[in-house]
Amino acid sequence: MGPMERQSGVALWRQIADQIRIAIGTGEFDDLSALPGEVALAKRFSVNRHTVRSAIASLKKEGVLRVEQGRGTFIVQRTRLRYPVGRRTRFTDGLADQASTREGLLKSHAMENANSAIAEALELPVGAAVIRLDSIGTADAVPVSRGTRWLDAERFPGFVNIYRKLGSVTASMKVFGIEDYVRIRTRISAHHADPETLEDLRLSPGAIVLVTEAVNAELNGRRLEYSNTSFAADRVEIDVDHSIGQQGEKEQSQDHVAGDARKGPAG
Amino acid sequence: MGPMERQSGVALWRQIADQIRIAIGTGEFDDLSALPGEVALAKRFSVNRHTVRSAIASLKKEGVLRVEQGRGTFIVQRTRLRYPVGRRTRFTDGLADQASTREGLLKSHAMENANSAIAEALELPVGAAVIRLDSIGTADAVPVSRGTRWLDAERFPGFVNIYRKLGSVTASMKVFGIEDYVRIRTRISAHHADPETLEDLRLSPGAIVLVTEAVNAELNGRRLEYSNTSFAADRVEIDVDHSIGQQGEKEQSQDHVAGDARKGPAG
DNA sequence: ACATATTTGTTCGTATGTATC
DNA sequence: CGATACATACGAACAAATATG
Repeated sequence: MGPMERQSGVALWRQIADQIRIAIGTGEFDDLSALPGEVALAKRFSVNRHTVRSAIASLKKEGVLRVEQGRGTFIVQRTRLRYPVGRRTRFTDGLADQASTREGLLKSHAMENANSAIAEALELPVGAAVIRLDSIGTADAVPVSRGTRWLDAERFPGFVNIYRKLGSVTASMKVFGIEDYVRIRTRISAHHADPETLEDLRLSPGAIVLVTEAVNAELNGRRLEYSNTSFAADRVEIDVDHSIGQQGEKEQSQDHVAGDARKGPAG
Repeated sequence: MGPMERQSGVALWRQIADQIRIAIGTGEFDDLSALPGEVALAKRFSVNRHTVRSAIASLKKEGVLRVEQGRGTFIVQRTRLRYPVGRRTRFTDGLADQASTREGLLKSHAMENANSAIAEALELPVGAAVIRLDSIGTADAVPVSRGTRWLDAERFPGFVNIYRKLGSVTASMKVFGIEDYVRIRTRISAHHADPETLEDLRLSPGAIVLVTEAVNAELNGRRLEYSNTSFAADRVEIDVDHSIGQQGEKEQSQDHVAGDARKGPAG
């Protein structure tokens, strides 16, 4: 094991917290969900026991660990939401069978002029009027995504009101005569979350977001929507399906269930 | 703008360095002209000028910024490598037109018994003999990925020696009579890098990796290969192509060019 | 009930790093 | 460049809860 780096701008306890999180993710502590004791962890990471304790305290606050005096430290089981991405991706449906309550809260909207990235994606001239919708996605009362989408304003007049009423992009598009659409491409990257996203997704500094930049189009290839969505990386993973069949979202269902986001354990 | 958080285990100067990196990524600063001055940045982030200086010093060491005495601070242009993922993804070919030199260095290999994840992916019984290959991917002399792949040992006897000779998975598979194969699924997540990956990819603590977990199969659906690859998130982004045509890798070519990884600018 | 080992929880002190002024 | 306040990290010791035999 490589030693933790010092003077890197990231506190030792936080580096260790990250390592423990990873180790949990890879199933390294599979035995009965109990972690090694503080002294053992301190030895493993070559740090003082207090430093390990700080790391554990942080993970406890995040809801990853649960500590019981005299007994030990335990992993709070929480399955990562699996967000399916494929040719027939529908955002709202995607998490349907994984979370008991999901919601797409429209946070704000505006009229804008397309910058080069938006223009290219929607195949519009730069400066064209576009509708911008900002929303936050929630599963089981936990925010999981924060996204912005842009649509051609000329093509979808009054989209905002319709969307507000119907609560679904797919349904709103039907009003404009679009019966079907497909995902053309999805670009995926990962970054540290910016302060605004940090707040919206209730994350702590240094947290990671998975960013998807997607383009949806009609079956004939005409661009419909360009979106940019940030997912809390510790709560979501992306599942790309490359099959070419006529399968709908059903095939992407998994036997996974969203974890019950336990909060405030007996502490 | 949200204020930087204190007592978070991440030093202010590092949080600011991350924010500047993000701002550069989103094109917030004009690529060619200088960054705002230290005092302006200090005001923007509500911190002392010295703290901004530490952040800039760090980014300078990373090769993101270049400082010229009396003139200002400038962005060192570096395009993110775009790694295409689709039904017909071939790893070695993927970055072909983006980097002038690319390499898949075989780091180590071993015989293993399949754990549940590997067994499920390859549709083998748990405990079946599998070949494990660890390699590091390099583009323009910069490490960009670190991956492990597993193959059915019974099906590919002596694969390691053939792969060592040919240097390509696609070519090696041909030796075993496999003319064509397709990507079935790709699962994507993001984490902090573990110490070993940190070292292999020459990253600093707190760095992010994009992890792809992929399954390749023959056209008839028979599983061939299961892989788990970590990409340095600040050097790579993933481009998912959902098209169903017969297009090969050619269509995924982009007009992007790998940045010249400038090192050690005039300090 | 008892002693003992193990585990987490707390309180001192001290040194160094970080951030401001 | 200091001077100051606070966060981080270490070390030692002790207290409290739990598990074992």
